[in-house]
Amino acid sequence: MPLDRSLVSGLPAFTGLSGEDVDVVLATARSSRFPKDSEVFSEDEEARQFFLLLTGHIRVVKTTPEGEQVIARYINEGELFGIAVAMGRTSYPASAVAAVDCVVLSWPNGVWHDLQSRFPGFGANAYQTIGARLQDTQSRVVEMSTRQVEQRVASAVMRLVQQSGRKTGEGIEIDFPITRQDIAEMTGSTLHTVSRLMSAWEDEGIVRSGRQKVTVTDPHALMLVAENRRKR
Amino acid sequence: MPLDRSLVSGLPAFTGLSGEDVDVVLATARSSRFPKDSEVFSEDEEARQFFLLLTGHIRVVKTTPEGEQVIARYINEGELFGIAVAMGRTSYPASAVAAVDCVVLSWPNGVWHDLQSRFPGFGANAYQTIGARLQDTQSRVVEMSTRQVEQRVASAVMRLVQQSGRKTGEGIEIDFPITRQDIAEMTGSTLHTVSRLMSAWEDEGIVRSGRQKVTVTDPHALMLVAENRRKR
DNA sequence: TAGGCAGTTTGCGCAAGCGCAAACAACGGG
DNA sequence: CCCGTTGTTTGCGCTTGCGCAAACTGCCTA
Repeated sequence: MPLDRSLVSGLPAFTGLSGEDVDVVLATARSSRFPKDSEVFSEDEEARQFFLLLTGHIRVVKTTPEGEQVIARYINEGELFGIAVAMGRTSYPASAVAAVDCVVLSWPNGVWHDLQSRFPGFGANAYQTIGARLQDTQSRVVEMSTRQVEQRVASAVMRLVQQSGRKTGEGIEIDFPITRQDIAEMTGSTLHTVSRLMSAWEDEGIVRSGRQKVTVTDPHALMLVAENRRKR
Repeated sequence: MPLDRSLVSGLPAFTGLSGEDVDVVLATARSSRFPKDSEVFSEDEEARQFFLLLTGHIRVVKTTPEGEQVIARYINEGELFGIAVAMGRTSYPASAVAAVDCVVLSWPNGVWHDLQSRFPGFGANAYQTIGARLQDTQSRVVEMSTRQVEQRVASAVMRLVQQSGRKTGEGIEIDFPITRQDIAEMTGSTLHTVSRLMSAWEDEGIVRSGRQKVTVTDPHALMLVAENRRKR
């Protein structure tokens, strides 16, 4: 059964396409469900498809030869991912794991060339996505080179809250389960250090957090921590 | 005067293009010389052109609000750079500085769209370059998260030697001037630590180095250091 | 409802590597 | 050829944040 265009209307990847064009693009896609903690694709696996996340959150992870994991990024709803084909790569450079139950659109790589030449806007969006990710990653390198751990963790939490925050009575909550270990793997730190920092922030009334939950109650204060301008 | 196609024959950016096609692409390009330490473009400057490095070496640098610098990468001969336009960006995300006297081709951004649609191979090369840089940068994040300073510095020197090495009587030399400070800015370290490491390696007979010069005399041993497998 | 598992907290000690300071060496311009 | 500038080396002390260990807690399942 064909996918309904209302699924993707308003998504950046489809802006500038007419309704019929959207149908054409969707005609080659299929949608699938990935339960929490399942892998959409795996690092170094041959890339056969590219993806768009309809609902949920996906964690992109690289693993070192020694078995240490580093979280490259989280994918938010409406974003393309696994677009190895757009970079001329034949394998995925990282694994993609569903952080919660997810719904995903996928296209066989074979249709990429045709789609991007018939619908330049679709290709341009992908290239822009890649460019934005390159900038993000560069910024992360700068951050890791020049800021200390507390500032990096604060920045990471701020980013998560901005991209995937959900307002609650207490403040803004990261709307998928995330562990201290996850935050450590995003910031080049350890779960112990992250735990200590979060406890300290909780004492200061900046965050409230529990098992796999983080709620920022005072974003402004956390911003100051990230910029190392907190007046203790 | 038109540029000669022999300037760029054999470069990845032009593979798959006929001689006449190469001439068409070159027709919109102009070549310029940048003396050592001059800026080709500057961070946050509006992007008006994209570039290809014909000869020399270029350092891509990001500067933090606090004035600390981080070297994002070195551009080697034959590589595209400053291709903000291919990522849909309107400004350069970093500065590009000539590490030695350089010769550079440049195109106005306006011709990008036309070139990439008329010569898909030219566009594909650019997208592949961007993809490769994204992977490099991701790897750097992983490295900074999981390896300690000595291993990171060793890896950085190995990479420089592999990409820009020149054989000499003593070993393989990085063929452009590079300071301890530069290496520190590539690895998220300090010039003092880099200096100490290099002195130690010199004592072990792994490198020979002097003012703005690094020669690796025992690449295999340096590899072992990078992998933390050195048997002290 | 008990037990186990996954995630979190916290204390303690330590070491990697940074910051500061000072001296030194090579290069290049006047 | 000399002097100033730029880059390098090295010593010393200290702080950041990691490693290890152990206890704790909330949640899920049998």
